[in-house]
Formats: sequence, structure tokens, C-alpha cells
Amino acid sequence: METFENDFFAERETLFVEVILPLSLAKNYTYRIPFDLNDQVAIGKRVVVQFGKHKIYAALISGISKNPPTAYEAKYIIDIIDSEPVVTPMQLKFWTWMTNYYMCNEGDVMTAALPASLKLASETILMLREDFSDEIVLTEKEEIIISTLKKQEKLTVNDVSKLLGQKTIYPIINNLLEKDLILVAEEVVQKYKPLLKSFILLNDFYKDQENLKQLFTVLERAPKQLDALLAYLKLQKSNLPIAKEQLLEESNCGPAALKALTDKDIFVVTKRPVSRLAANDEEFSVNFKLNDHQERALAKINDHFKEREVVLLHGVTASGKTQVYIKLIEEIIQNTDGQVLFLLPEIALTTQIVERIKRYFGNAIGVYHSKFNNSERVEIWNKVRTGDFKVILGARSAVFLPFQNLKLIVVDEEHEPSYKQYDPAPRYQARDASIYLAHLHQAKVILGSATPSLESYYNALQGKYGLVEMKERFGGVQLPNQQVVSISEETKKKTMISYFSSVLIKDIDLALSKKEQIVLFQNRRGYATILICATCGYTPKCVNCDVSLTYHKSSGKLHCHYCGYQQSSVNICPACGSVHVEQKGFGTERIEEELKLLYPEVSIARLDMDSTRTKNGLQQILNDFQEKKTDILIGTQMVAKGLDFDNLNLIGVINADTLLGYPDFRAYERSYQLLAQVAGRAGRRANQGSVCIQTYDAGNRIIKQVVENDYEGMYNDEIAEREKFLYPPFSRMIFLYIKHKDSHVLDHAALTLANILKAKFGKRVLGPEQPLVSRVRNLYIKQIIIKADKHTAIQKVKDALRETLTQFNATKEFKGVFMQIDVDPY
DNA sequence: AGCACGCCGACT
DNA sequence: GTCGGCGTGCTC
Repeated sequence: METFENDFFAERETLFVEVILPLSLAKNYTYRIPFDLNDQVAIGKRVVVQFGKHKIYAALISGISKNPPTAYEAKYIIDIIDSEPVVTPMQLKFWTWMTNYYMCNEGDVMTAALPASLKLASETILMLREDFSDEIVLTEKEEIIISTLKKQEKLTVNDVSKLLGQKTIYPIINNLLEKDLILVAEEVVQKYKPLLKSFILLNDFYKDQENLKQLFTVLERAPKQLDALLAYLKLQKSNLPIAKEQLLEESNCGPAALKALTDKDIFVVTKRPVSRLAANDEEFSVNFKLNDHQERALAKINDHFKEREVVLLHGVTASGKTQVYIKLIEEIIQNTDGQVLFLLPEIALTTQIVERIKRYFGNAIGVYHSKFNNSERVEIWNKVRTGDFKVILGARSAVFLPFQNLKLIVVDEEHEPSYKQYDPAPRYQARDASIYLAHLHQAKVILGSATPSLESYYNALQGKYGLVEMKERFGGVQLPNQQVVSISEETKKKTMISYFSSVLIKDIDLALSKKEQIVLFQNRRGYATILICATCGYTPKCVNCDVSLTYHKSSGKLHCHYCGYQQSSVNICPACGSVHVEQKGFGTERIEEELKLLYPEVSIARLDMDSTRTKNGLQQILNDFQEKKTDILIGTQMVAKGLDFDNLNLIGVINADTLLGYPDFRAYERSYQLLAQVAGRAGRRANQGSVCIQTYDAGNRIIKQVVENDYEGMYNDEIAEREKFLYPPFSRMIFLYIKHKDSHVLDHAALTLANILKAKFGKRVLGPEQPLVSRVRNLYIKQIIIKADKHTAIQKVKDALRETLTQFNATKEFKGVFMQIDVDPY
């Protein structure tokens, strides 16, 4: 009796759900559940909701409550999309943490976390009412809409806009709605469609041998169909489902014969979803042996894991870190049913390391990065959720996958800046986020690098992380012979030829004569060629951004690297009319050109953002190099990552100064990491490689430390600087960007805000300052920095900051001011 | 993020 | 007077 009563009430109880919308909104919204959907409600499922007047979205249930909201009447949800939650409670916890830590909105995190196909598209569809009356007088525009609807049944709001050639159409549509002529059908389109393949099955009737025999006689006069049947029977022996293409291939018949058989109900065609992910049949595991150093490192890591959650593996280039990772992963897979997340910088995912790891773990491995299309991503998402995938190789966004039983996270090249997302929000650091993620799952983290970030190394020395060092190079690979060439000296002696010192030229000649390959490194394409008037010093600038335009020879145009603005090049100075407009600076493109003049017979390629924009551009360039079609490869930072070529023995750094001179407190750390990494690419196998670093500042301590392979020296110098000036890891930083299209309004707003913040947080607030690029896409930008020492309770600062910003943005004067927060900007 | 509302200048 | 431009506020 009591049970009955409970059930009775449970059924009648009104439920309210809090949902996250895939929009950048400050708060979540509450909707009401119709009774008949009560028993389907669950956290982590998606619901269709109307938000605002016309838009509908797939929102995610983040909370269920029995209390109606007091301040407003909650709308009903339209429908529940999922039968099973697509997001796990653990993921929601992770989202909440990220929202708080990186000071963004939950909707931002949702947008970043879900593959696009799990976020639904909404198209408002207009249809003719069945009972509409012809007698009503219509305006011309209304008539157009109605007559079109008579012809094609459905129109979206967008279609109407195109049809009438105007944007403001809601009043017209509203009129038609009021006149009861049309109705609005909100149709949610599920974008993800599983890939369906046709499979052929013989009708059960012919399982009987007698019937089958008869069939043969029936088909005697249709040789093609008979052929198809024979092919089917042959394929059937493998006991695998038989795909349509397979059958067509096996037999000599065409689709017509198949169709005839299907029409006669002899064959049954079924459509089944198949995996879009390329099948990997090589399910073998290579049993390699670790060498003594690796064995010891592995034991030490496991030892540390007994007490600590995070271990930093500092292993010099070619020390064989990858094999150690593989053994660690193997242990997890064999001894538990847990999952492993292997994070790599985006660029490294297209290269050899993925192949290597795939080879060991076969089908249980998933690869997740931004170049995949949505359908593939949803598929990986689902296979992680069901636990089919045990190992995930992924770029930073892979931290959002719905892990079931995560046991280990490997962050390879943990110092890589590409683990940080800059734009849009959430501006998260995947390495740091993965440490929290591991904490949620009670999993372990291994951070690996040849040149750890100062933060991680500091944490390790402080005992927060375990530290394991591998100082021996694998298989006796020798360190490259590194030499530093002073550009200033060679300029004095007049031995520089264009950008190349006599030393570098000699090395290139030698390498070419030995048929060895060469990589030339020029750090940033941002230092590419700009135009400058030799008479008055005028330089063409972007009309939207505060940057000089760079000249691209391939297009013959001037480009802005920030907003993509292009204009034709100038021959005559617009400022003074002089014809002496010259090209200055040296980007990768310019170096390629100069080098071609010096070596007209040599094949030269370029690897940078411009040459790899197309989908397979990068892979193509790398393949050509691998196959020795290219002798010299010129590249930006990209060449430093993931390249591992046997025949590469000379690496030239065209100019190290642009790296060292970068105005950022991390410039030296970054320079060291980059140069060390570049150097590590030379001569990885039997040969000793050589590295030639050209610089104006040959005495620079970082250059010296790179050449001497002195990471500890670099660390000690840098950490002292950081401590002295209270930079991370001795402080936490929050960057605040303030943007407005009017520079005066911005100046005033930035100053006012800085003063408010200074009153609250004192000298922890710096600025407002002009950032490196002070105008992008027509918005002027100012920067305020909050630098909190270790004793400051950072969460309190964040809470207070959020409140201050909300208040500030609410004041009438500063309503149109945009603000962005970047926590731990790196 | 959209999208409506409302306020302004430029036209039939 | 209406059309369409853009600034501002709201969405459970």
C-alpha cells in the first residue's frame, strides 16, 4: 500500500532540471520536466530546450531538483535526446573545476568538451497550415512565402530571408502566423550519422538444402545471379558478415543482378553501422626489452607512484622515454581493465610516435585530435565511454573524453606551450588539467620531457612530484657537435653570404657532398619580410590590427597574421612617394629564396604554418623529406617537433636572437627548450650530427648552456631570476584583457578598472599596459596583470575578481567593454 | 551566441 | 512617414 502511494506521488511529482547550454553564459538555466518524461530524467543526458524566442538547443542536464524556481516560471523541456547519459558525473565534476579554476563559463567548457555532433543544430522550419484559408488578402512578400510553401512544403527562416533578399523577416512571419496561415515546426537535426553499410544475407528459407538446390535450377537461366549466389556461398564460409561491395568484388555480377535477387527475396539487405575508424588488424605486441637505464627508471617511477600522484620523467633526447611509457601502459592494460590517456602536442600526433604506439596496442587504441571530423570524434567518444578503447592518444582536448576507469595519464613533452589553449575560453593548460583529472580518477600522472618546464622541475625538486632522471642516450647515440657562430664577427669580416655564415655554408656543402639532409631553423614566421620605405621609414600596417603587414612572395600580397587581412603590395611609398620601398627581415620564405639562389640544383622545401595549411600538407612535406626527395628543409618551430630522420645530420639555426629577445619572462626558458630540441634532431643514429647556431650574441648564457647541454645550469639561473622578480612558480598570474573599439573609452576603462583592483589587491595588480599587439580585429586591447605570491589565497582572489568584473561591466559607462581572463597564462 | 527591441539617419 | 543600420539587454 505504501509503495503504491510512493509510486503514485513519484509519478505526479514535478521535476526541474538545471541545464548547461552550449553558450558562453554566466549561469545555468532551470527547466521543467513534463510528467511523462520524469522517469527518463538523468544527469548527463541531453535535453532539447527552447532558449529565447526562437532558438532551440541541446542542453545538458547538470542537476535535478524538486523545487520550482522562485523568481520566474520555468519553461518545459521539449524532449530528452539520450537514452543513456553522454557525459559522466566525473566529467561534470571536471567541468566545474575547470570553470572555477580558469574563470570561464560552464557553457564554454561544454562547447570545448563535446564533439560538435553532440551539440545539436536547430533549424526553425515553417510549414503551411493544413486548414489554411485562401481568402485572406496577402501583401506581396507574404504571397511569395505562401506560394513557395505550396510548392515545397518546408522553409527555414534562413530560406525565407534568402527568398525575400532581406534580413528583417520576423515581422512578416509573425503576420503569417497571426493570420493562421503557417505554423512553426521546430526540428532538431541530429548531425551525427553513423556510417551505414549494406550487408547481404541469404533468406533463411534457403538454409534448407532442398530449397537451395531448387534455387540453383531456378537461377540457371540467370547466369549473373547464379554467379552472385555462388560468390555468397563462398564468402559465407568465413562466418563474417558479407558486405555488398565485397560480394560485388568476389562475383562477376553487377548491382543489377544483386537487385534482382533482392527483389525476389532471395537476398536480404540489411544496413548496419560500421566503424569509420580505420581497422587496425596488426594486433601484435612486440616484446622488446628495456635496457638497464630504462629498467631502473621504470622501477623508480613505480616506486614514486606508491606515494605520489605525479612523477616527472626528465630524460635527455634519445634516452628512450617512449619505451618506458609503453611498458607502463602495458602494465596497466594487462593487470587492470583501466584506461590510459597519452597526451602529445598536436603536431607530434601526425608523426612516427603514434605509429610506434599503435603497433604495440593495436585495436584498443584511439587517436583524438582536431584534424578528425565530427563523426570520427563521436565514435571515439563512445568507444572511450564504453571502455572499448584502453589507450587514447590525443592532443590537449582529449582530457575531455568520457573515461570510465582512468588509471594513468602520460603527458609527453610536458613543457610544450601548445598544451595551453589561448582562445577561445576555456583557456586551460591540458597538462595541469590532466593532473586534476587524474586526481578525480585516482590515477597517476607521468610528465615526460628532455627539457622540463621550470614549474614542473621546481615541483619535482620541492618533492611535490617524484623525479626520475634518464641521462644516458639510448644505444650509444652521440651528442651532436654543436658550434656557435657569431654573426657580428662574420659581418665585420664580410664573410656572411646573405643570411648564411661561412661556417654554415661550409657545413651545408659538406653535408650535401655526403648526400645527407639538412634542416634550417628560423624560429618565427612573425619575423617574415616586411616592406619599409628607405626614404621615410614608412611601413604598411594592417587596417584592423596594430601590426606590420608581412610580404608573402607566393601570393605577391601583404598579409596580416592576426586577422588574415590582405592587400596588394606597394611599389611607391604612400607616405612620401618614394620608389625606394625595400623588403626587410627574414622569414622562412625569404630564406628559402636566398638559399635557392645559392643552391639552384638542390631541392629545398619549407615547413611552416603557410605551407601546411592544407589537410595533408604537413604529412606530404614530411614524407618527401623521409623519402629523401628534399635535401634541405627550412622551417619554423614545427621542425623541432616529432622529426626523427636517419639521414638528417646537419641542423642550422639561422638566427637565435629573435628567440632570446622575445619580450617575455619565459623567453630564456623557451629558447633553451627549443634550441635543445632542435639540436636533438641531428644525427640520432650511428652518425654524430652537427648543429650550427648563428647569433649576434655569441656570449649569451643560454646559448652556452644549450651547447653544453646544461639543463641544471639553465634551471638554476632562471629559477633565481623568477624568485627575484616573483614570477611563476613563485607566484600565480592572471592576465586580464580589456578590449574596446574606441581607444579613449578603452584607456579610461582600463585605468578605472586597474584602480578598483589596486584598491582591492594592492601591489599585486600591474598595469594597465599595452600588450605586444595592441589592436586586433578593430578592437584596441589593454592588459592588466594580477600577480599573487604563494601566500595569497588564489581562490579568494578569483572570487573577488569575478565579482569586481561583473560589477564593473554592469556600470553604464563600461557596458560595451569586452573582458577576457587568462589564468596561468604561460 | 542569437535575436528582438529601440533609437537614429536616409530614402520612397 | 518607412526601411534598415547598429547599440543594448535578455534568454529559465
